Amino acid sequence: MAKKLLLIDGNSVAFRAFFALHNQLDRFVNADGLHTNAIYGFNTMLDHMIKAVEPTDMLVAFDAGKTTFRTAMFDNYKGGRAKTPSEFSEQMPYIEQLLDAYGIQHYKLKDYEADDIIGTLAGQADAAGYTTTVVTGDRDLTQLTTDHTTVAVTVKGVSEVERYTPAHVQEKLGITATQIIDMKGLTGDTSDNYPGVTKVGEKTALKLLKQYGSVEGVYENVADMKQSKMKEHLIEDHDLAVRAKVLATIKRDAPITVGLADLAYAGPNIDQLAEFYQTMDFQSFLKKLKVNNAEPVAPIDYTVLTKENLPELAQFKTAVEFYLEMPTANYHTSAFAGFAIGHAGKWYISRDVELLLQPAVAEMLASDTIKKNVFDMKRTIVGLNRLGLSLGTVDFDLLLVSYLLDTNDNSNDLGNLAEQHGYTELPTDEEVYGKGVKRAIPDDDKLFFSHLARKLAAIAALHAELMQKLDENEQTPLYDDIEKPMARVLAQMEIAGITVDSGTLQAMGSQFKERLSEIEQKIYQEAGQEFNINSPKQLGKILFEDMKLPVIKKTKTGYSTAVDVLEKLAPEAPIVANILQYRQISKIQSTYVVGLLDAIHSSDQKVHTRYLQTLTQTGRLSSVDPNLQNIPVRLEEGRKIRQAFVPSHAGWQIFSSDYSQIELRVLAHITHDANLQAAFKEGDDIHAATAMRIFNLKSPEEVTPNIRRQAKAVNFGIVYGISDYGLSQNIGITRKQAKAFIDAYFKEYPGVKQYMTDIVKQAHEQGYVETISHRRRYLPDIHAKSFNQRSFAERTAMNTPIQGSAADIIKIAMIKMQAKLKAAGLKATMLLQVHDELIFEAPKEEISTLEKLVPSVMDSAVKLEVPLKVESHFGDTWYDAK
DNA sequence: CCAGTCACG
DNA sequence: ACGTACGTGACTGGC
Repeated sequence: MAKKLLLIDGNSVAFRAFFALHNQLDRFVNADGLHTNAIYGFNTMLDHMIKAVEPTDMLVAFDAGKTTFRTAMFDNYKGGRAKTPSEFSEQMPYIEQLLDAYGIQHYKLKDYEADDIIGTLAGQADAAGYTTTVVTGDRDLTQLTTDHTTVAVTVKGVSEVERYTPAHVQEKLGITATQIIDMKGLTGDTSDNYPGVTKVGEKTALKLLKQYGSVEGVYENVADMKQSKMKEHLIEDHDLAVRAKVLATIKRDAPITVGLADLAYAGPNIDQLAEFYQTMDFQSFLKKLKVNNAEPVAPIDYTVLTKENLPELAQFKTAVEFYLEMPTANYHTSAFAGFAIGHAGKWYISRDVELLLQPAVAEMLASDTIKKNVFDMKRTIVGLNRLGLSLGTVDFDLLLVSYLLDTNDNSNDLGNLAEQHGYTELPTDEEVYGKGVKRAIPDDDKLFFSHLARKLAAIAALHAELMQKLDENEQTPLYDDIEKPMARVLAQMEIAGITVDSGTLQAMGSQFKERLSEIEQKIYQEAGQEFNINSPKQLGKILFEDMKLPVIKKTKTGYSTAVDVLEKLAPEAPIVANILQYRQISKIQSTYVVGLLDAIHSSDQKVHTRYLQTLTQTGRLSSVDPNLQNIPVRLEEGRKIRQAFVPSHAGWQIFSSDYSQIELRVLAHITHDANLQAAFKEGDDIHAATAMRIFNLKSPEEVTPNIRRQAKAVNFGIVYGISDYGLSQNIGITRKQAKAFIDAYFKEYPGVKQYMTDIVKQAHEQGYVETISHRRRYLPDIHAKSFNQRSFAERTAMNTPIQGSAADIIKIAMIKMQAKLKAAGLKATMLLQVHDELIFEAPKEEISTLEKLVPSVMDSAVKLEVPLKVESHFGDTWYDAK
């Protein structure tokens, strides 16, 4: 049998695992007080790689200690590194225990690093005809890539890896694997603390290597290079480059005392592993171990509900768990598969949803004194509504609470979510119902009913614990006063739906169809051949190979044909303008004409979107099936789609109100910046005000449209967590100019600058950031070693409180709005939310009332240090409400 | 099922 | 030196 070898860089992967689960450091502690996050993450990676590779042989290599032959030759090698956290070091011996239980060889060698052990064994394995996979968190090991050795570098967390093959290295860097060593030779390595040639970074190094092949090649030719700073640096730093290359080179001949023959992997010792998991308190791994050994979760008792035993439900007086099973995601149309009601370990189950209509059940559901504990109350409300039923007071919604505790736990599967909270007695829907085309509700009553009973049991088991966590996080008001009422408001909006006139869409569709075929013909003519314009691959070939247009940008897979690229090319060839036109219309046609027509319910001529309340990382909503939050508006062509959105009654109109500059107002509020606040209090045009400040203009007349546009981009940039490069790309200026703009901005708005510094610091110390309503977002990457990942987390830290607080504000406004409409006895109905905008339909007579009421509710939703401003519009269609 | 593209705030 | 704007969803082509 073909030999498949899996080599793992133990220290590096463990370290990755440690930081991947760093924000949950407190959760991963066993009964002995030992931190276990790195052990847990390491195990996850191990399972994942064993499954992916199916190795016949395995070894995990560890570093032996601080001193190696590399420190002997350069005593500052890996110097200046932050001290290894003790929470991490204490876990290492247990990772070795884990490997023993798994029956996996592990090895360390004095004076050598794990890399060298791996390099040596991988070399031997290549020679012996093995297929080898190396797993590491360290990109340096990609130099080991060969035709038979793949290097898998962990990218995010521990179970996602990027696989380096010779082709991938070539594609990504444009050099061979062994040239990676030369690259390090030229650039040095800051994380290992050795320098290369001054001012030579990856870009320069790649250029040099493509021309001269290696460090030696570079120096053979250095004399002939034309005079430049780089040449001087190269000559100056020759010794450094030579040393860096040696330091970067992984040994292929380390004096190891294990050989390929010692590495056979035969699978874990189940008993030993179970005992280890027990000590570590790894419930989910224990469960998996049992599942893999065909031992199912513990059987569960339940009662099949019938008309006869219905009276027994009366024993539940104060609270019930309730679950309504709808097998497909879209609960507006899904079938009903069954339901479950219960309390304190007594579970009543039925497939027959008609039973819910029995007064005993219907009243219990509608009751406000018998509190309901559920998973996804919005889904439940909409489902019950289709049966003519209502859902009274909800106490605990496992989905909502999990989302508030950690926005990353946004799985829509109860089993999955329960497991994330350490509850392992509930399989996932996928495990019970299957996936893809095979997904189906089981015919077997026992299987299906047990699953529903277990769902209730999971809700019950997690109730108290999660509510307490919510409280500890000071998030109870966020849950009680915002998210729970929000779910009801959203349910009502989804149920109401918005009427879409299919005639209007169809008429637009046939027009677009004609125009598309005209443009298509022109494009074929200009290209001299027919091809699929919608295929970026084919289009790229036509433009950049056949027509030889200049390549502006590349993607991972080929030439980029994105708008910004095509716009630059437009002057070069008339075909480009036609392609842009084609793209624009074909987008409108496929997504908004055809897509929207497909989404209209034939029963009422309406579209009923679903708002996902537990998805975004910031607290915003998202909208699916169809997405009504991205209906075109910027270009007139697409904006016309809005003419198809009409009121559901004759004599009604569409009314819309939106917050003006809500994110910048939130910024002014949370930064307390006096200058920014003054601008809003004066009612200034904020972009013009920013322009006057950062460009040092004396009078408003000096603010030209172009200057205002640039200032607007700066304002946006600030909200997004600014970088000079991002700003320069956005408005087409040099990075230097962009930096000058940003510096000027921070000088004029010192409060904003202070906030940006403070919030990043806070994210570092706490591991998360918060909105004005204590909505929380964890940012594990804030500790990442990679500049890229860390920078991203820092920008997120700056942006999330702003975007998230704006989301909080409009949610509060929506809840108040709904109540006001009801209290005032208005027929007006709230239909849509588009992040900073609310859309209603209302009888014409109510419009003048709404013009006062809606803005007053919205601008008083919360009290900020600056006023909130709201603008309203109305008309016969959504298009006309402008 | 992923990548590219493009629609929105 | 690093390589970027923040948050989403739908459609298409191509593996």
